[in-house]
Amino acid sequence: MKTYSTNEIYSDLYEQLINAVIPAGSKIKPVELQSKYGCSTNTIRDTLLRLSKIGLVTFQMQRGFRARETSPKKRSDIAKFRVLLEQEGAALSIRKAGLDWEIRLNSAHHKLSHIEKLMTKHGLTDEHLLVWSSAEFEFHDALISGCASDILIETYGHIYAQFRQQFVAQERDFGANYFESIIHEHATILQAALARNEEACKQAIHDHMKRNF
Amino acid sequence: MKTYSTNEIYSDLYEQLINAVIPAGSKIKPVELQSKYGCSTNTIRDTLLRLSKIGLVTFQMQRGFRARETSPKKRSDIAKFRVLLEQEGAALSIRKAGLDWEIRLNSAHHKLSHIEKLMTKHGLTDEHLLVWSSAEFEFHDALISGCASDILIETYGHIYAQFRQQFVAQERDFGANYFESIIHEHATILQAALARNEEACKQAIHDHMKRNF
DNA sequence: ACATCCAAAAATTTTGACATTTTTATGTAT
DNA sequence: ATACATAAAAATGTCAAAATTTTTGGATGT
Repeated sequence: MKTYSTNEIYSDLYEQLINAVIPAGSKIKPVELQSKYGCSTNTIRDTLLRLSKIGLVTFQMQRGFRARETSPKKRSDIAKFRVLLEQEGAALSIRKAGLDWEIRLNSAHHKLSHIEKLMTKHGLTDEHLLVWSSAEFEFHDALISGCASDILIETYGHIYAQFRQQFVAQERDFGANYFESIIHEHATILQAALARNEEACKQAIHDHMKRNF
Repeated sequence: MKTYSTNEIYSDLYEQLINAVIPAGSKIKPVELQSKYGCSTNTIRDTLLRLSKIGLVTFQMQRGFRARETSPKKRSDIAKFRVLLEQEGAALSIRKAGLDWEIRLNSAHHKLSHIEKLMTKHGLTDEHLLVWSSAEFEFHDALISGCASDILIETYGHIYAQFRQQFVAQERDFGANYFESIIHEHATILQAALARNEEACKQAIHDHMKRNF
């Protein structure tokens, strides 16, 4: 039987939350996870407190932990906030960042689009979705990486994680042709960013997200 | 000798961090706080993990806790990010909020300006600064409270706390006449908000913060 | 002087037991 | 039936000690 280090417990729970294996809004009881991870309830508690930092888990004194709740309103809220941060991060990057940024962005997009093409050809398995999810983050993260604001990048990371948590159930339903639009949208963002066209890039980011509002 | 409940430990540490009684960047050792609060190191650890959620404390595995570091660059970063969030929150409020919002904002400003006038007449004691600090937050929080975005409001709260932590040392130095400018700036923000003038309000928020860039 | 290695000390993490609080289930009265 | 009180069960929080890891300080050699 596999034994888990603390960091592995963290990553494992992170993934389960991101992919709604632990469904949004559901209660998380340390006692129940104890046996799976082979550690004390206290270690689980510790890990859940750390996860609550990035907003994947909510915590209330004497009431324990929950996977962050979801609702149409919350999803819309997160999506809009994500647009705000990404637009600002991208605009700052376009204004200030150098060649390194362009290269990083370009290669992140290359990787992402490779995976996306694969997904339209073959069906989308759970495993594909996982790889795609991390490549998609890398692309959007690269997009804002030139903004020179650590706090913006840090916050964006949290919001992106929450976004995935809230929308993963939806994405599974849209099916393969959904990804054809996504491919085009990512390309449009990339193009505007490399052309250093701030307004076009903001628009492209907005359009990429507007189905989630 | 005073005994502390868990929530009191949290609030006490929160205030110490906000007011840089625990200086930015300094190490925080559970063992040393144990005797003061009359509890186990584990409870302190727990509390510090909760404080790390709002960014007042940083945590690294096997390396413990620190009050978040400060530097000119970080202060500038926080100040700019705060402007971004507050501008967006205020603009949305102006666009969408109703009479309740106006009333809340107005009364928060009334309270704040009362305290600020007191502070210019008499000197600024540490106690005054504490009252002012919470009234100032209430004002800015009221300003964005009509934005209908829970995640924006939540994030703003974290950023505001970090802002205080980073700048409190500075504020003590500026002295009493510093508050005369602040009074005027707050009034300008209020005026623009109540006049539902989005651009003027954004400008006023920017001007309020620009000394910290 | 500088780096490296080692042992002692200090700090952090984990644990299992115990105390407290919340939730659930049951019974009683209105 | 509904509401309310109460007891049992479950979940959460706290603790002190043990295990692990990091840091410190000194001895050694280059």
